[in-house]
Amino acid sequence: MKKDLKVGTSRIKFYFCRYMMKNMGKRKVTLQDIANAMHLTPSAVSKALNDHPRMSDDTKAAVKKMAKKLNYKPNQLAAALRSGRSKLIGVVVPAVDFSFFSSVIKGIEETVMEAGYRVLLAQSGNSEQKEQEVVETLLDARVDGLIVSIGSDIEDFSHLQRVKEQQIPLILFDRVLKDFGVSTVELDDFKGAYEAVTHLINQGCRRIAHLAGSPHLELYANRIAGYKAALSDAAIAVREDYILNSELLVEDGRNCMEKLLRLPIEERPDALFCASDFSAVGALQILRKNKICVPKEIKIVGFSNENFTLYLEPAISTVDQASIEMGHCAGKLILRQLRQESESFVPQRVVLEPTLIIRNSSKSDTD
Amino acid sequence: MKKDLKVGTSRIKFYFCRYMMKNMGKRKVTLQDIANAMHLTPSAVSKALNDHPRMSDDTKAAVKKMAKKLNYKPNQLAAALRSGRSKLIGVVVPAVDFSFFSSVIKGIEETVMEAGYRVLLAQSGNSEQKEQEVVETLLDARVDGLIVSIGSDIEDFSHLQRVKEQQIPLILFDRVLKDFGVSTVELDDFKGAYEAVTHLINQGCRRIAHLAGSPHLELYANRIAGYKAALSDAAIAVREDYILNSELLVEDGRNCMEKLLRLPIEERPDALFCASDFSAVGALQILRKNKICVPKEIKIVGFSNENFTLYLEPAISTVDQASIEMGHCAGKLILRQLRQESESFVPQRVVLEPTLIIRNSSKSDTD
DNA sequence: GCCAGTTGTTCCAACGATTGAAATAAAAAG
DNA sequence: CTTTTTATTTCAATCGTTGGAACAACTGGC
Repeated sequence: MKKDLKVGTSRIKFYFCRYMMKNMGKRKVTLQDIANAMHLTPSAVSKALNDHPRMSDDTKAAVKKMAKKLNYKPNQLAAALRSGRSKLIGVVVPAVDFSFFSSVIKGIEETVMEAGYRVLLAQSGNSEQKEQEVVETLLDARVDGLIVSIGSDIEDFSHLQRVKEQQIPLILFDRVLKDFGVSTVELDDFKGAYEAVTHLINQGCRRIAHLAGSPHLELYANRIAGYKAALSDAAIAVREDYILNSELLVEDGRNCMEKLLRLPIEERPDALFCASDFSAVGALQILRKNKICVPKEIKIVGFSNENFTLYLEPAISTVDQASIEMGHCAGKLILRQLRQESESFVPQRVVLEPTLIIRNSSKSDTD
Repeated sequence: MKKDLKVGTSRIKFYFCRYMMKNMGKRKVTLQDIANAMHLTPSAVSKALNDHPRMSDDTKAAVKKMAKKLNYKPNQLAAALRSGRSKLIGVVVPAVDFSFFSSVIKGIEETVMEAGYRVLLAQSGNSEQKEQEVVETLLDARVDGLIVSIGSDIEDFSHLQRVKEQQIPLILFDRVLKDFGVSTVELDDFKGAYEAVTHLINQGCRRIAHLAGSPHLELYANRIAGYKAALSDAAIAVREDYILNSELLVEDGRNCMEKLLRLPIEERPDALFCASDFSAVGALQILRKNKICVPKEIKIVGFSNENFTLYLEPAISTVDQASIEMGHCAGKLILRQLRQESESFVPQRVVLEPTLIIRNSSKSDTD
């Protein structure tokens, strides 16, 4: 601020020109360039830009002004290398083109972006080997944290164990691991199922079948439990032959429905609670084929609030999974964990509330 | 190889131990560690691992073995900083939770992953400011290349201009810029529309309306052109009042259909070509409400092959946009551009073939 | 046996930022 | 007019890799 003044503007111009020349090529402005232009050292410039407490406010302002003037962009790679913080968050999902996952990713991206973090994306394709692989890749990229939805077929969690051991913040969502000691974001599947089934009971249904997912996945087990609890609470006996397990694809829905229609007519269900909207569509197709009216003869509630449920005839009632919010939560959790020091870390468990969306497929007084 | 030998194994042990100790904490293995363990220099190790031609095969093998033994993972950040190649590809889309975009992203991820690149994701939310912002952010992260689908409301392309000036490989997909001098991946929208409309004509339709998108977006202009060409080629006059422009949302489809139904009965269209599946759904809803049978009275073809078109009653014919393939192409294009030197660069233009998917909504002999 | 050409390896200087310690200048105290 | 304190800035090391120059040790031609 002092000796520099007399050297005057000619010097500044010189450096400024040099910058301009070089930049024509492609070269990026560095701390050094700013330092030269102001007769400071790079470290001073760095400290000024990072609001170091022991830097004078005058210099800070001047440096910031010059940085803007030269259109300086810090090289995140260099900063990452030196500081050990890459400002990258790895996100691993089975497939990005599933509407649920893409919504969660949207939520994550929105949240972490705000805090200056970026999302490094990877797909596991539900394969154990691929999931291990992509987690490794993301670790190699030195992500600061990892948000993972475990693939449904995966039994070996050693890769996640490694992440934990390396003390890299890890958040699991959707499909989580119990007692794994990391923060998780889940949906209250029990409640979602309970409310859906209770709604069907309130509509007068008594013979409610359940197109269920694989019960060894906790998420589906919880939906089954919610289904059973709702029936029990209404003093309706649970019939095991009303619970049909499958992969919950459209085709599975068709198969299950056909199976149910083979029951004696007086035992035929008067309602269906499907653990996925896809299976609900399948069931609906079969009912249509058999000229069985939905909701008059059989009512249907699905799960996930896929966009198409709204467009079907009748529109299908479903349980919304708050997917974007799940992304926001996962993002917030990892940001919090990145902020705090590791020793004070206590794993959080966030359970989101599902929302029952009632549409024509389950209304008793439909027009 | 020489002076170190006399110092002997104690040194190796010392370094090995030091590594072990530190690693307990969290520290990563570096080139230096391998070098120490083998009495080589870090650069020799680096060259061995990168298969430098002047390195002996023996050393390469030995180094690689040791690297595996110590579980060495190169620090990509350091490599990126030094080499100027971050191995990151930035992908910008309006929103990741649109099925089209998420499919393209899936394709991109699959392709670039193979070549050791990773995807840095960002959403523009169709806002000009946000798009400028995220492109900046990705550049700050020093991505090696950028794949962008321009948001639909965006008129100012200075941010993309800047990317070009910085000589960073740029690929545009879906919504592209004409004569911008970068490689693009597009769908042959003209052909898609032409085939869809020709199909309707072949089904015996003569009064075909078009729910069109905003004609100042090239993509929609092409669909309109394809529609008109198909009619002309079949010697059917183009009626401008059969072309209804809108945002193509479900609601727009409803409004447009209602408008069409207000036409005198003898002028009422016998078919609908919709530039989006969403507007097709809206139209279908109105037709259902008015007890007009699809496909008997009015046939419908949509566009995009959204998953729900298959589940509706009747299933809606549509034009598939080859979205995953589009991702693959975009990925391949950027990889090629990253490989070749910039001076030999000639922008490519890939035009993908759409596929007409015929379902019940447009069949004349439906059962 | 001398010069040229390979081959395998080491040396050294980046890449662009960050960070704690040390130095310097200015201000306050004695 | 020293001496101590405080405010500001510089110094120098570091993060882990990379790649060109340098160098030593061989090979072979003449």
